[in-house]
Amino acid sequence: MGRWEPDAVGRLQRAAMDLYTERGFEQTTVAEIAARAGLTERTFFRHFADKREVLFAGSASLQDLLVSTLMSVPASTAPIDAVTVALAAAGDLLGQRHDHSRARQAVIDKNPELRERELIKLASLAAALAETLRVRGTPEPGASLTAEAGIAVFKVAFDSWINASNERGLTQLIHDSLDQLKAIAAAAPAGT
Amino acid sequence: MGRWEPDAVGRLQRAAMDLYTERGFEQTTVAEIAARAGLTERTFFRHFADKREVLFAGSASLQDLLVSTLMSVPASTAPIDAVTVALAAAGDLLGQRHDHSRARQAVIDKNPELRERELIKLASLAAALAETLRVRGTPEPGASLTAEAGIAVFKVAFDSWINASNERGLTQLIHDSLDQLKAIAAAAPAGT
DNA sequence: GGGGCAATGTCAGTTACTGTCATGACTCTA
DNA sequence: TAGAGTCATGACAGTAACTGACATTGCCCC
Repeated sequence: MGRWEPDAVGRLQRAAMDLYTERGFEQTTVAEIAARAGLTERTFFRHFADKREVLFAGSASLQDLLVSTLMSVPASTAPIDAVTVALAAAGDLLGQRHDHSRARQAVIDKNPELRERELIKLASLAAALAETLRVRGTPEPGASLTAEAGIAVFKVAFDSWINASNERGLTQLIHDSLDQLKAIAAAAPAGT
Repeated sequence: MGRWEPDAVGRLQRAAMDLYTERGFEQTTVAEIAARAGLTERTFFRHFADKREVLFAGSASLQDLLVSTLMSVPASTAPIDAVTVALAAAGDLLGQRHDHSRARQAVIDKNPELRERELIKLASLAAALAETLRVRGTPEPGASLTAEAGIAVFKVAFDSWINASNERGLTQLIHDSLDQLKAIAAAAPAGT
């Protein structure tokens, strides 16, 4: 396999995913990933900032989808519900690849460094949602709090979707989770 | 400065904090931290798992405080309010060292790797709260969702406390933030 | 067919982090 | 009070992630 084979990024992603699954994240070297993809270590680092990032390439487009969906929700919709619409759209996207999501999550859950990277990606999504809510007219600290709450809803729903053997789709689980949050917050009156 | 000077851990923490503040996290090597503390690089890694962990040593005791406080709240208290009691106790602890918290947060906010570590510590707190809620009788997914929502409340309150020049204490801001969350979740009916 | 651009290769270097063994300091006990 | 044991530290070698500088190769376009 010489130079100029097509889709170097995709080959690196698949090689990394395979090796991380086979022998674990720590036990895999970047040189091994590159070799499997028919490339060199240096080229890996030209396409991905570090060894973890190769698993999170899709997060930028997910963020774009969240932001553009949120912007398209009518201003009359309450912030938490508008955020949920955006999360549901993201859920539709992820929901199409249950097997891949599950395998990827299994790799991530086994390694603290990958967990850290996942968390900062989620925090980035929350920050983007908060910023969009502000543009949309929600003042702070409500914008940040709504965004964080939305991401919490998403986390819980995603976890159910990955781990539970139920038949509900991710989008449905997101709505379930939101209802739960509303029930939780309503259990006692505000200002007590 | 020979061997056996007292409080090696404390000296390393102070040296690290000073150097991270002076020249930034990335521009500081572990060898420099150790040298300033009168120790060697190897000894640094005996006390701290990695270069970031030196800033997060207090997180274990914070988690203990959260869990023990939550366990002591009467079972009749609604989960979200019980969690808030625990967060307020943590707030009391942190609230005593505003200057130190502010300086530390300034360092963390300037570096993505430190942000990642902070996020996984917060996630660990959320997991501990969720586990305690389960022990206390709250079933899943309510336990996780309540814990995540609580941490979101804490994040927003802590951020206000650090960045805003207001005079409200961290504990008060936590209660403010909780009220906000309740208002947000109540803005639209559940199940729509 | 030659010039230029973009992707890749090569190589040397830094630094975080680990394993192993040696050494210095404190403690306990006979 | 000497010696054994223990624990924190030092010394040193090694691995692998990541970076910078420069060379090379394939493709496009004129």
